[in-house]
Amino acid sequence: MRQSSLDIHFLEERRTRCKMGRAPCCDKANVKKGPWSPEEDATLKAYIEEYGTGGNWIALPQKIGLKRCGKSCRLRWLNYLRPNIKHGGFSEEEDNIICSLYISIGSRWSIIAAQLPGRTDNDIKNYWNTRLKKKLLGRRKQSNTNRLSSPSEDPTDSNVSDSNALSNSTIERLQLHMQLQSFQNPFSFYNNPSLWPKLHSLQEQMILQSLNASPNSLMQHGLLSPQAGHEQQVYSYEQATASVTLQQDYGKINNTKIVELDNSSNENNNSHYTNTLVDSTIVSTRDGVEQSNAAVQPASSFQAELDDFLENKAVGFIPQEDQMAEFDSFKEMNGSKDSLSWWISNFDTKSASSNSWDSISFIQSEGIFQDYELGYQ
DNA sequence: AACGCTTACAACCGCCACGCA
DNA sequence: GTGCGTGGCGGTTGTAAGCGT
Repeated sequence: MRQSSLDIHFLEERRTRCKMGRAPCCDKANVKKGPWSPEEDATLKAYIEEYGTGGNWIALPQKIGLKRCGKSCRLRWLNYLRPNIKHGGFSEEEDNIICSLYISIGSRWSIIAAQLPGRTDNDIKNYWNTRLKKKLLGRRKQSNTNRLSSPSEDPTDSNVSDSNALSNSTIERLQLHMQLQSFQNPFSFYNNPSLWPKLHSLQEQMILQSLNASPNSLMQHGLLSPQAGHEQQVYSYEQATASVTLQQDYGKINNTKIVELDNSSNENNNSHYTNTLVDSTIVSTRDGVEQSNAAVQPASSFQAELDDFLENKAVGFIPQEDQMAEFDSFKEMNGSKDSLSWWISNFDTKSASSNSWDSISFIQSEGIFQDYELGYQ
């Protein structure tokens, strides 16, 4: 016996609702997809400007007679129609901010977007995927080629040793930078071992030796600035070694310890990373509501990942070519010569800090809040 | 001019977190 | 405590425009 199309539709819908776990946000058969017409834009914009979203995006399209999914309306408004949106034409400064934050926090586009007034997460994501990433990958490809074109694979070969030494040096500097950054942003990429490049035990030793040798070695690595007026960049030897201890002692590390360390460093250098972090998190909450536990959430996540690291990933560090190349790419970016300080120096000019979160002197909370308030009336 | 390839970006999809009943 | 509806977000896809041959 044949089922009518109505029955089939009903069964499919029920199947969707029952088996697939949840109902769709809208009736997909009756919503328009694809590019928005100017008329639709005008309708949506006019309504929101006059009445706001009413706190319910799903119901909004029906109210105004748009055959669109509520989510689609929301995206259209946020990414395109709301006031003060900038499209394209990313400046060098914005490039650096995006790169720096991406290195620091990864693909947290909404947070990155919060640091760039007028930019949307979607815009930045697209920009990164289509341009900035390729910029890096292009260099990465080049550095891969350079390495692979090495005349011998014999590890005793001096050419190879030099090449590896350079890579090791690069990773050393990155690791050092990670250690130092960890004071100011305990939840960053640098403090999340599961995200770190896998290191050979010898490389780890080199890093630790380098840190334990003397504070001067840090200056030689360009990670401590002796310049006056750049107090935020100067770390004490105790701080550096304490950081190493923290990173070594994965099993004992906890968030309280990190915060305590940070607070002590704050007393010395006016660098209020905790506030900065909290501010950043608040800024990133688009509903404009302060979430008091927002800074705690990543901490527990961090702890969980740390545990996971201890269980599964702490053994067998193996250097991976593509990871090394990735960091070479960052190194080479901006024409920097064998130095990972390219983004540091860029932000020094603005904030006298090597920390990308701290460098959020460009967080202009007021402007950002205004911006998002417009989007979430 | 036609075709194919690449690029840029708008839009969609699906998962997750949160608030509320 | 639980389930549901919704918003938020990151990843992915679709497609138009640009470009080279």
